[in-house]
Amino acid sequence: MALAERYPIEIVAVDSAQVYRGMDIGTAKPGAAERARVPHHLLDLVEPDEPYSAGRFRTDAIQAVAEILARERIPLLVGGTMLYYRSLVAGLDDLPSAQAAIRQAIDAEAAQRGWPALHAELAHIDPPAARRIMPNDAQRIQRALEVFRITGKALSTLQGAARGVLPFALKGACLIPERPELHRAIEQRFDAMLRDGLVDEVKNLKKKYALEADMPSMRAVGYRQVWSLLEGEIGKAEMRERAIAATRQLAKRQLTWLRGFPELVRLEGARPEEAARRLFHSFL
RNA sequence: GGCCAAGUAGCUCAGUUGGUAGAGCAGCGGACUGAAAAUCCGUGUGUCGGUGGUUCGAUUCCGCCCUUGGCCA
Repeated sequence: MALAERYPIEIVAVDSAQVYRGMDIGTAKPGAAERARVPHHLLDLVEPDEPYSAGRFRTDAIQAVAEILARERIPLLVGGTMLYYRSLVAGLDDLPSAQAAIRQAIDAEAAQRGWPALHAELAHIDPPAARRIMPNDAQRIQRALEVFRITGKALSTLQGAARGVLPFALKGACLIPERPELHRAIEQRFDAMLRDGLVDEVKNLKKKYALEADMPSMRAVGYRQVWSLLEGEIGKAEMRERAIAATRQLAKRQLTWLRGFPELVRLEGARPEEAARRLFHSFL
């Protein structure tokens, strides 16, 4: 934050969980004090019972950056939702957005016949997609079938076409921590969230909204495990263990994504903030 | 001190009628186009507590020892 005090920076969150209102502690959302010092964008966009999407993110982020640039300030995109980052740098094809009714219908069929059966169906209408998608990958099978039912076209024929070009250039860097250090930090951070009242936060969300366990917001790391605690499915110690493990797994997946973006400058080892500061200066 | 039970993968445990062992979870690697903090794929050598004995061969049977629980003193 020292950076933001010296330069006219505004932050754009690249984060699929911080878009939900009321999900503050468990998403490590910047607090009021921090947001007073530095303007933040793309936080608190939707209610926890509403959907958000990569497609919406791309639109929202491009608009936020344009507005910041129009103010002659510096946009700084920060966050760990790598699909969202990818949607910016690699673009998104022109695909239809999700339709709840169609997803419900496909879910119902899957409950009857099982996902491998729907995968076989996909193999008829879209062989390349079926080859790429595993027979148990419910989410991707469902998406491919959904796209077909909406457009009448195979998902794979709609992909790989014109890529949206960004109206600005991105310079990127990522922090690569040492694994033992990362695991220690994750554990400490989750314990801090518990002390800050994560369980009560989820309790209040459940009271305020008609939430379901399978909503994207409640599948988020930490929230999902506290949900199980509140439903009486697990005890407090197990909730903590599972949440910490889920966070580690998320971090590992993020690191896998990062290896696939060679354009990113990699900042490894200790003192990441110092490294980030020097890097930022080199970007100016 | 006596009796009983248990000691096997990082954790919880299964198993071997004696031929050196396998699940779940964790960990690790990977995939990733409107749910992505999601979803999915791959990956299991560990003095089978220690030591002596029986045996061609012991993690498995026997003795002793150690540790941890429980019961009795």
